[in-house]
Amino acid sequence: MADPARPLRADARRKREAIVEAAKDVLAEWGADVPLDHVAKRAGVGIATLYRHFPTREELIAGVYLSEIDPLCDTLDDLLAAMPADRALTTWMRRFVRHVGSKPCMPLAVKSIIAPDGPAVVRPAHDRLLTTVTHLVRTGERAGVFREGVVPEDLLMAMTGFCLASDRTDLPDQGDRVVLMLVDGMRPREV
Amino acid sequence: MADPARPLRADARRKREAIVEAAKDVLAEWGADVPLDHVAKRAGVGIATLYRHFPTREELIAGVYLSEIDPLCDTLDDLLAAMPADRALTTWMRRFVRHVGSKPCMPLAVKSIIAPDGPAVVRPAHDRLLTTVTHLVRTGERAGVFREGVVPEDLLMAMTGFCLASDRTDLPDQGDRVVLMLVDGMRPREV
DNA sequence: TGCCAAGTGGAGGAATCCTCCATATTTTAA
DNA sequence: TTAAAATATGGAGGATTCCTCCACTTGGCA
Repeated sequence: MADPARPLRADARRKREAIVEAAKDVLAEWGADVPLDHVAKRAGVGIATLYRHFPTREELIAGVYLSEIDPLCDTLDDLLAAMPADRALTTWMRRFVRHVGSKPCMPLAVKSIIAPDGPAVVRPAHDRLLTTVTHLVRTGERAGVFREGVVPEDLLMAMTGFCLASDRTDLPDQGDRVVLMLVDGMRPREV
Repeated sequence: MADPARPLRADARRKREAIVEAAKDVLAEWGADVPLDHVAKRAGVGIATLYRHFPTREELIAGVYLSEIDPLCDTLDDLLAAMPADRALTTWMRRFVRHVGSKPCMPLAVKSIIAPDGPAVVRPAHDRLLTTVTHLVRTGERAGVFREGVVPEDLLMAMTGFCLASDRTDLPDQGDRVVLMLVDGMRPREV
């Protein structure tokens, strides 16, 4: 790990993936506070190896759910092709909230991912997410269905926060309603 | 602690208050993960006493910030007397978000407080908060500035979530914007 | 093939958790 | 007022978890 840009050695990459895979199971089963040697054990890896790849619990949790971001963002084009921007944003945000809220540790992971100063590993996911929301918002602005000046980060923060706070109580109805409020709150105000 | 309804013995009440006072300082200084014996030490109390009064960390943290809820809710009448319901709700929500977001562990405490199945100690604060928001929402509904059927719990969840996710980054501007979106999202839709 | 940078495992000291129970204090009632 | 009963206390200590350190192993390159 001298040069952060150098690709991992083949065995190291394999172990890293094993850790992520194991952590996915163990986090789902035990929650975010699971002892990290459970993860190491299940991955068939020494505890030091786990710590080398993921120096903090936060980075491990973020690492586990990183791969869930892209598929979510991939739906963007289809949505925009199929419906007007306001409905597209609503639909996308509802999917986001449902999906993020559906796994016990995922809101925590997404919190790291959207944080402006999160760990370096989450950077690509951070950018992807922000780009996606920004695109939806700007498209709606240009179409006149949203007022100008809405800050995409605000939406990400509000959605992620909702998932953090609700801990899967009442979902998905409550999530749907909150998303609706946020999106309706972006429409132009008839003065 | 046999009968939960029986009032505490005088010395026990004094120690409980000392614990809350100490925890307030220590949590602010060290964050939510502070070792609990630091709290006990600062309160001049044995660790067992702390555990007897607050069996879980969650209950301790909630207990510390319980007393901040009432003052916030006390402003309700003045607000409603001074301005229309939509502005009153906006103002109140902004105060809430600013205040809850201003202390490192308070969002966590409020998460317990608003949870539908939180610990028993938080019940009065829970009810007070819900009553306050409900009153603001219903007043606006009757005045026709909000559409019907807005669920007050949704607002509490969204505000608390925002505080949890944002960790005091960007506050207070971002908080103000998110509150505005939520409140505007409650207005009647001109179809 | 042999070298070395990169990667590994797990022992073990330090920190923290949380229960248990002998002791101390308050309250009650006679 | 006093003594018994009810309540509350402190901190020792076993169990758990954290996380670093370093002697050893392995993959990649010349």
